[in-house]
Amino acid sequence: MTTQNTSTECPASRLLKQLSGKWKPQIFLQVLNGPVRFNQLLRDLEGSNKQSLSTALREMEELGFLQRHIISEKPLHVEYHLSESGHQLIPIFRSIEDALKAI
Amino acid sequence: MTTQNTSTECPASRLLKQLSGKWKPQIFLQVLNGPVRFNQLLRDLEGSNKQSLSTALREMEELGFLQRHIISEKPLHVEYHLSESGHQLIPIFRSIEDALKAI
DNA sequence: ACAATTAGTCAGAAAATCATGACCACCCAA
DNA sequence: TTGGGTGGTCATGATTTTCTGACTAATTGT
Repeated sequence: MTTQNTSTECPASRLLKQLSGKWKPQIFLQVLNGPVRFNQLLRDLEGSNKQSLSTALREMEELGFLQRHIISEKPLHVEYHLSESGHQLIPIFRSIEDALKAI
Repeated sequence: MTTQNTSTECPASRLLKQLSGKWKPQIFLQVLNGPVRFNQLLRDLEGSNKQSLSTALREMEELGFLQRHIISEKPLHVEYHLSESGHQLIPIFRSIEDALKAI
């Protein structure tokens, strides 16, 4: 997560790096279908682990793509929602999927 | 460059990973303006090094995004061109730049 | 003949990313 | 009161990615 390039900075590379962790695209995909919970994600993403998911979720939250809501109801849990900025990323994934069809 | 996820595979994550090395986006940007030569790239991308560029170029070529041409002329050199598949990636970078404006 | 430019490779080190297992605190039900 | 579910943190280790410096080899310039 380090970036320091000056002269030749590519506008896309920062965002590209922010989206490209091992679990972030899959988290993104899950949260598109509605709010996501930590342990549910841990079960759904096979091969994942607490630490990596925790880090990925925190980074995506810090970048403003996800919002973390503490739900003080029934079983007292946490929900991660796609934020407004997060919604702006949807066309990127769309265009990636379009490119895949053309390649 | 390892991918093995089964169930929850996100279609975008493979391509996202292929585009997201430290130098690949900048190489892509350069090669958009026409063919690119190795040492010129090394000079243009400040902070880069032979090894990383060599690896990135080879991977991008193996993925079919770049074509390596040996030019048997004047100073006998190599040119990297954007391939047909490579052109299919342009909308991805476009949508990333669009997202950046909106975020 | 000597230096520079072309385009790399190779071994090894450093840095970044990802995974493992132990642990924590809270809540709820049996 | 003990066991499971909630959502994590922490230290450590393994793996992947990136960088460094030495080296090669052909070609061209002085």
